[in-house]
Amino acid sequence: MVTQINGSVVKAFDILKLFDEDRNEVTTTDVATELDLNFVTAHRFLRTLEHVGALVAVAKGRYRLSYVFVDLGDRVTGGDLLGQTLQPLLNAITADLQEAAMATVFQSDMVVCIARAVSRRQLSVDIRVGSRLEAYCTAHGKTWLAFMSERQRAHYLDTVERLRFTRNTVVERATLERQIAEVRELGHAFNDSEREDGIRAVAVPILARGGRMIAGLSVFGPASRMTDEITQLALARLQHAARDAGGLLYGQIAAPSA
Amino acid sequence: MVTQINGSVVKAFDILKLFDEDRNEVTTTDVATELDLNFVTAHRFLRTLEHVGALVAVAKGRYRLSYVFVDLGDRVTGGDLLGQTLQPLLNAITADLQEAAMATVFQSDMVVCIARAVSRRQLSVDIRVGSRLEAYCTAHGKTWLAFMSERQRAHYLDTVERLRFTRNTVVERATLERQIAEVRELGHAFNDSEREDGIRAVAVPILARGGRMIAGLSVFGPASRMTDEITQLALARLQHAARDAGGLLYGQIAAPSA
DNA sequence: ATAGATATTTCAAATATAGCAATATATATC
DNA sequence: GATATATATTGCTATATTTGAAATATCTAT
Repeated sequence: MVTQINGSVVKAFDILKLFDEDRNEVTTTDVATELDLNFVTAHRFLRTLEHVGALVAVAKGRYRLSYVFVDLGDRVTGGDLLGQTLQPLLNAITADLQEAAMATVFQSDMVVCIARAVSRRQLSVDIRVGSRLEAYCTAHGKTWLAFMSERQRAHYLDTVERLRFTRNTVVERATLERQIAEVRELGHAFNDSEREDGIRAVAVPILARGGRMIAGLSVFGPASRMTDEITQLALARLQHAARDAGGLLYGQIAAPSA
Repeated sequence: MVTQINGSVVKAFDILKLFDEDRNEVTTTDVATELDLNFVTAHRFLRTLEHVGALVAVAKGRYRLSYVFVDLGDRVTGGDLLGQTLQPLLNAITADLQEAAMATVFQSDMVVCIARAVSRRQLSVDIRVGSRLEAYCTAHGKTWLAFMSERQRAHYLDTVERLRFTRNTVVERATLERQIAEVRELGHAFNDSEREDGIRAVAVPILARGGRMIAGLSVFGPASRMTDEITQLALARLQHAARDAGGLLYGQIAAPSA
């Protein structure tokens, strides 16, 4: 027999899970009917969640999530949990493929490296933790642009100065928007010498269960080594790593969906 | 007698509250000693929190918060909860002082209006929900700059093009940094014709319990009406409103500290 | 290999919880 | 304003769940 699980706590979190993107308020009647609880029991659980600061009563019998979850969420994302969590995954990919791998977040309209792995034969990779890259001409960047809100993306494209780094750099907005839509469709992005001549990359998103992009993962290297075959292999490894990341960030009880 | 509160749920949230900025991992022994629980009981609660997806085991007997709290936090901040929550507070301030009031968030290096109240005599206030303002020359903006992370602020000051809108616009970085430090010290910011001639404003931050700035609140109007006396009165009303906002966002069980 | 610390499971006593019933309050209708 | 209905809240108690001692298993340090 396994460890005894506390039923009350399970019910409390079942209530919290009723809140979703389309539902920011929940009533006692909702809880009783959807969780198959006695009305009085539902009432008592809601009052308990209010008591501990998890819910706020907006009217009698109607509740919404408290801002305390923003604080708890900040505790999860503060510090370097994400970089530390993803580093072993990057190490494994680089050990496997002998090409550099990187994890990024999107901050102040730039792609920022939060973890990287470099193989022994790559002594002069120019990326380090903290490095910032433009979004419009990188595989990471196109992934971020694909999965951010439309409003944030429109603002980015309205304001970014799109320099042409190489002959391959896409600067026309319409072309960019088509490429970004394709990345969203495929779930990954490629880069072939857009930011730096002779460098190819493939990137995938790590998505939160709520749909928001948490981080990007990529493999990159010289075009001479990043053949179509290696690139496809790298893509498969990155997709697998993104799923593993979900397990590490959320725990293993529910397989994250890509 | 009041509503029966479920002790198990209270204990579970007591465990979640052990995590703070300086502590992203908690052990079974920690929980047992700090919450005065039997070791077996602590063990069972931690396993239950892991079971519901709230915690992730990083090793045997050691846990951290799951990414599920980022999702719950996103549900709190998604939609327009903040704007809707703050609107009645702004309405009350404007009814009281007969000057315009505004709430903002900071997004993509700009101050963005999420709610505003305008009195009857102000038929031509140029600000509406969604309006974006520069940070370096507005009361709101200086409040945001004062309470954001040092790294984010340095990046903002490194990259923003500081146009001189009026004779009063401060564009020298050293002067700006001194002013921002003073705002952090005082807990509020003033603006006197920096962004637009003849317009004065006073702004305060709304801070999350974790310390992060959630929103800014301000009162603004023509210098001819925004006398020093009215400005001080506005400041007091804004500070009171910021405290009320805490009560609305977190629930009334703990008075928020400004 | 051994000692000590920590984690996990079994079992039963203790107690907190769940739900019925009653009462209070709110809302809709006339 | 009166009435009916729906929802919220409280009192009470039977019982289901939780708690903690004891035993066992596993891990870590020496």
